[in-house]
Amino acid sequence: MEFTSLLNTSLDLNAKPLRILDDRPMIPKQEVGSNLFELRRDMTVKEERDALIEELNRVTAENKRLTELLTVMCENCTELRNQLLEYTTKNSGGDNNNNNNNNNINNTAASKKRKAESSINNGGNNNIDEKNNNTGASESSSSDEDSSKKRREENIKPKISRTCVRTEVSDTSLIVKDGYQWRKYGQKVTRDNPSPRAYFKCSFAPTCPVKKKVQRSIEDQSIVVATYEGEHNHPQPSKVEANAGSNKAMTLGTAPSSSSSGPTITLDLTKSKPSHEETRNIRGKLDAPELPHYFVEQMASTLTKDPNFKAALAAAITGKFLRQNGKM
DNA sequence: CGCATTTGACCTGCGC
DNA sequence: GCGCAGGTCAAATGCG
Repeated sequence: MEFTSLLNTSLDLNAKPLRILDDRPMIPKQEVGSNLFELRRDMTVKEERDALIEELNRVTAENKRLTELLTVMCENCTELRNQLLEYTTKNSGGDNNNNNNNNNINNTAASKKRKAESSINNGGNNNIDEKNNNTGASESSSSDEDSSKKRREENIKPKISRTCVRTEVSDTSLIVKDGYQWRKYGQKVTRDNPSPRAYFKCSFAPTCPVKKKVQRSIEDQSIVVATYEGEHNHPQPSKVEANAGSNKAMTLGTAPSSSSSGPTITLDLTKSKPSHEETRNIRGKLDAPELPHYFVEQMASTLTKDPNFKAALAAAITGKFLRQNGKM
């Protein structure tokens, strides 16, 4: 894929700010006659209007280009996913004959997690390499059931990461402030550590699978160890609040560990009426599996709750209507 | 009254 | 099969 060639996301929408008024040459007052001044004012208004129209055309073109870019990226993503799916099914096809013996794969999450955790402890590595988790299929050299079971378990192993936070020893709340909203659903005293372990679920999005275990370090009681399982499928709540004020773009969230930002959706208010093809494209993008339903719901609720967005939208729409009426 | 937290009961896997 | 340990559930409780 040649993403690099496509990713010229210059976004220089305001690269040419309106400087018409500033760029106008200063005219000495004493040289300007009244008639001449009127004429010149008409001229500058005309020039200004032309420049505005030109600017509008430029922004429209830029917007169109970005929309096309987004479409291409979505297509490439879908294609990649299909390829991965194809590859996975091709490699796991040999195991299908043994499926009768593999019904236990749908074990409870608890046991899988325990296995995962023990493997971490044995490895002595706090952070599981994401690459290992994302390998859709590993080498298909071994054919026995145990190895295939192991492979499957590795594939569904959630991403686990650990964070150490220094707190007051007297503070027994076991709260780690990481910017997300957590709901405590359990607490347990474990055998290897006298301090209790608290269990949290991410409560920001109902569908978010991320869990967190928090326990004081056995060596240093002032250190709280938080173990995260899974990846957030929503933006960080604090960032959402921060973004709520700006109406420039709505950024879809990703996991906190991933540095890349999500796709940006542009509301094209400069076009009078989207073509049928474009409408279909937009609908297709919204219905596409790569943009999960809860994202759309969250976006909708966030946008409708945001008074700034409403005001900006209303202003944009009324401005557009006024412009259209002005042309008639 | 609604929501979050607490806490004992229960479930499941693992080792013996 | 049994006991242990970790993880989860859900009723009870507390708080704003």
